[in-house]
Amino acid sequence: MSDDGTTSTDDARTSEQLVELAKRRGYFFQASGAYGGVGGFYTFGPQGAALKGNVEDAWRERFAVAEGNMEIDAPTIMPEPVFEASGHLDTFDDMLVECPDCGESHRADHVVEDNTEYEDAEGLPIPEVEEIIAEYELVCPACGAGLADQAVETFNLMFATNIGPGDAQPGYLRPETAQGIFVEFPRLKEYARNQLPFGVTQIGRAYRNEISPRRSIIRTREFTQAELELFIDPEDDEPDLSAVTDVDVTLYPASEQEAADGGHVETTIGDAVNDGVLQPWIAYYLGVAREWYASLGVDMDRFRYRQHLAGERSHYASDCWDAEAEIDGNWIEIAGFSDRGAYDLSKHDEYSEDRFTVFQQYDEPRTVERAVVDPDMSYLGPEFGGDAQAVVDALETKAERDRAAFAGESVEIEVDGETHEIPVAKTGFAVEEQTEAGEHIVPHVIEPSFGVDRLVYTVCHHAYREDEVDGEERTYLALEPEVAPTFVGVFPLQSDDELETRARDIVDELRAVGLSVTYDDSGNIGRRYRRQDEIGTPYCVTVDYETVEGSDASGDGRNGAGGDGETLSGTVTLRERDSTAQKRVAIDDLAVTIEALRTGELTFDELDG
RNA sequence: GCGCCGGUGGUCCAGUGGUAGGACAUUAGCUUCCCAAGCUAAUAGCCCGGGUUCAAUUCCCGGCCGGCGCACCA
Repeated sequence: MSDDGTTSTDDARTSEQLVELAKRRGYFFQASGAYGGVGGFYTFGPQGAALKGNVEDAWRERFAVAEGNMEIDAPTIMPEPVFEASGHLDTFDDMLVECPDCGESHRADHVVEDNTEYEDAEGLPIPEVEEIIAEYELVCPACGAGLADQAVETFNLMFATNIGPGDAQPGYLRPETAQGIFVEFPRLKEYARNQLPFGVTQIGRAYRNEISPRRSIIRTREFTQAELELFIDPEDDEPDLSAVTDVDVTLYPASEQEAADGGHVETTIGDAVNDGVLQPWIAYYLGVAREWYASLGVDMDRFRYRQHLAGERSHYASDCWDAEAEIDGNWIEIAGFSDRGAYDLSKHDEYSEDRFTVFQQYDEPRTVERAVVDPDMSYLGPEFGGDAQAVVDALETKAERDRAAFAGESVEIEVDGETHEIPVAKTGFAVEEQTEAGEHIVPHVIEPSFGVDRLVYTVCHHAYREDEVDGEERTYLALEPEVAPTFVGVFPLQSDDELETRARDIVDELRAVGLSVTYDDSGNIGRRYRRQDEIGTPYCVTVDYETVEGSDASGDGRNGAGGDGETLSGTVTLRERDSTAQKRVAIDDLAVTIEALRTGELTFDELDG
């Protein structure tokens, strides 16, 4: 393990085995296979759907319920204006230019920015970019061939669709669940009774028309996000870090990434905040998330938080840390913790008809002097016609900024580049004392955003084990009980009506208390254990002849046991997946015992028997 | 989107210009019974479209899909 090659080879092998296992056992597989399959779309099979559901439940429990946040479920399709406002339409259209010689595609705007004085080529229209490339005789960054006369094409990473018949109302599949929350902010703030801070969560699908989907379910075109948008008052709200201050974290800050000899920093949330490495709100969620990830079985030796470099941040983020898990020797992003600032709400406030602000009352009402105008419209209307409203706006602005201008007989304002003189008497100018109870502020947004599919993959990958039991190779998934798709398997030791009946009774009893149970009487007992090992079922119950001994004849085998303290009548074996150890448990205690194992109140080692 | 490699039962693979075989898995029966045992049987496959050919799963072209590398990942 001393050289990296060995490690990554082992890891890559694990991935191959895992993908094969996932297909064979029903975790996940490529969708629409009957029609040749389509890139970047996966179906979660019976095991995978259950596992994913368990992960989502665990997330909901921790990030919605335990934090007192509210969950919503918004549409996956939203109309075009939403994405004009969010900035996704602009930043989603990548300009690509293909080299005629070597065939490589490059971002046309990057080629322009790197080789000319243009700094924001992304905002230029395509024909202009093509002209610039021709004019500057720009060449392919890879091979040096001329790019003049090559068509610049846009590649849109959002899935477009039409809402209703025709193409009058274009819509898009959301590229992140977040927009569904931001767009509904004006109503959501009412549900929060206009009190900051408050958080809104959503678990749902998002869509990105990736150029190149890769690595199984790591990079797909349709995926599930679990996002929390926390709305805060940037002036006043501070997180309570007491619960996370001692949480150990491995950090990889931007400064370390840029340093020649930079590396991971082992610290605690509290220290990182004190050292100024982390800002408090992001720190809080990094702490919460680390413990949560650990509880789901993510290997903390293959887990870190990496800060985005300035150049890789999204258009909306002022700071971002990713949670990364090591898979195949590579670090993959499994969550992003962004400070989105006021970006999204400001944009929607500007682009929509609604108000995306929260009214914050002052502790004490404030009295302020304010210069206002109350223009005489019977004068301005006839004088300026259709421009009258613009004149009013200009007067209001002038009064706010330069009340001295109203000191004389007339005031000068500028509308559309033209200067006008307005008699002050017609403006209704006055300085008034106004009482203000508070102000409208645009909340800032802290966003922990989790990739559910990638987490499912990570949990499986980090749980993948191979060992030997009695000289036989064994593959198993050491999944945490909380996420395991099936919690217990129940088997009759061998084909026998009495054993099978008893086993089926036990299945019913365990299902009745809400456990996920599977029954299997096919093949010998060892084979059945291996089947459950492979899908990560934590426990198996086996009914044998000792279980049913005496229960038929006496009819009360469970009650007195006839004074024979050694009898195993009425007991079953309970086998633990990871150790393959077995203990005998009374059927009467079985449901309670297994339930306690599931919740973690009891460990297998603590069991008698 | 480009390059390299690949695509054969559920899974993993072998093979062939005359439509295929193994292993594992699955199902049933017998047997055994607490860790992938044995026997018998059954189910099940050549990615799609064109071309060449009497005949294509095989050769050629294109497409689709996958892995890896490049680019991309807002």
